[in-house]
Amino acid sequence: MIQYSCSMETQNQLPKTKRGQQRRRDLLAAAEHVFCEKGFISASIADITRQAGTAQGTFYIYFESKEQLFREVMLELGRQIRFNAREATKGAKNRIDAEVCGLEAYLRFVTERPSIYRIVQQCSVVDPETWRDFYSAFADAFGANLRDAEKRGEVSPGDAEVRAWVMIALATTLGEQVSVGGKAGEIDRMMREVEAILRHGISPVS
Amino acid sequence: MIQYSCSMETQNQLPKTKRGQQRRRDLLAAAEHVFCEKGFISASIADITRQAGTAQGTFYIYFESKEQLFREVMLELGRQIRFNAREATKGAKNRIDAEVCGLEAYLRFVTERPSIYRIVQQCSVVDPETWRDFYSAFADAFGANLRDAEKRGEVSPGDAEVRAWVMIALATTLGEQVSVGGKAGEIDRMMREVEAILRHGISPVS
DNA sequence: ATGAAACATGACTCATAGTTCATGTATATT
DNA sequence: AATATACATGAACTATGAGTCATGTTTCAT
Repeated sequence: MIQYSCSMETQNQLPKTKRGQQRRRDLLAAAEHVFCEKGFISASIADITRQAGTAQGTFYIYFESKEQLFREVMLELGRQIRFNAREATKGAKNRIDAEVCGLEAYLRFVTERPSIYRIVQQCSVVDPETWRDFYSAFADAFGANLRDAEKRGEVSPGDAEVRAWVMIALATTLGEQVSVGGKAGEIDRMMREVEAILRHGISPVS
Repeated sequence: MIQYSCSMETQNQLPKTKRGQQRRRDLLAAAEHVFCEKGFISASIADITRQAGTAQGTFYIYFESKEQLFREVMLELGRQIRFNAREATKGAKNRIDAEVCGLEAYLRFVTERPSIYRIVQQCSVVDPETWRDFYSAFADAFGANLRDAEKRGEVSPGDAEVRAWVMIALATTLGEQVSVGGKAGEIDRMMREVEAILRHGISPVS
């Protein structure tokens, strides 16, 4: 199962005992599972505590509300996605290679953990602010990387910010296809075409 | 306000009187408004009927449930988007031009009617099946167009299906940015870069 | 005009699920 | 071992909102 770190938001203290810390992690893991299965709307606190093996009241020792719980799950997923991306692009020789293998790593990641996709997807509806922050963080990172790459001549001159959003577009939409759209087997094929588009576009003469 | 046609799903009959048809359209328009403002989850039937200027009971004369109402709103939006796209790409000389000006038209469309974006976005969470159908319809259309274009030599040989999803990725993610991300003023800039990527990619030598 | 069908109403019912709390148990420190 | 603090419990409280229905009004074909 997923290892949850114990970040907190505002009000609730971090648990002080080992047991408390474990319980909190149990609840976060259970929440990820239940939010993915039933969706935020129909996931009840009762479902989550049942999955975590605790009483309902226990929930409120660690979280203010269902919404705060969701935010924490999102923060954790963001951390994991960024970690995964950092690892995957470590050995890349240039920006285009890095983008290609970062995207592929992301697609493989969400294949293994469809809950990532499902929950991020729900975020826009459940908590628009967190969702904006989530994507802005990625857009900023992509943008900075692409600007640097442009200076180094690794990509053609262009609008790094728009390019960043294009990369996010590919990650989210293709990620959706492989994680919940049943296209997990077609990652190779997707990547082949995406790489070609990134390198040369789709103009006829090439 | 938006003109709603009066498609129906299964159980409820179409209204037989002028008044009934108007009421149904009122409710659909009100629903679009309220779903956009408050989101599906927190939009109550009471909110919708209040917005429509009717009693709560009236709702159930025309719709089975909140979910069915949502589906109908979605179907209508799909119709409008397709109509808009068809009109916009009528005069295009080749496929790349058509894709570029279709995308631009879409971005302008969702700028004028952010509710389109917001509601489609909620669909994946509210009603995954409708949402799959919605995007599959677009993917099929994009795919067919791109395959034909390839035969005519208007685009380079490649994987039309993946290309279709790339186009959908651009439309959804950039559509999100302009409609709810406050980037409505940057459509020109986006389109310039997207066109460049579609034509030549981002490789340095060009 | 008139009767029948269609539509409108809003107070009411009922189920769901978020949240609280008084009481009880574990943990950790002395 | 003792005591304080942290944590656990689940029944009970409460709010909300979906859906119903008996009664009234409008529409429309004849």
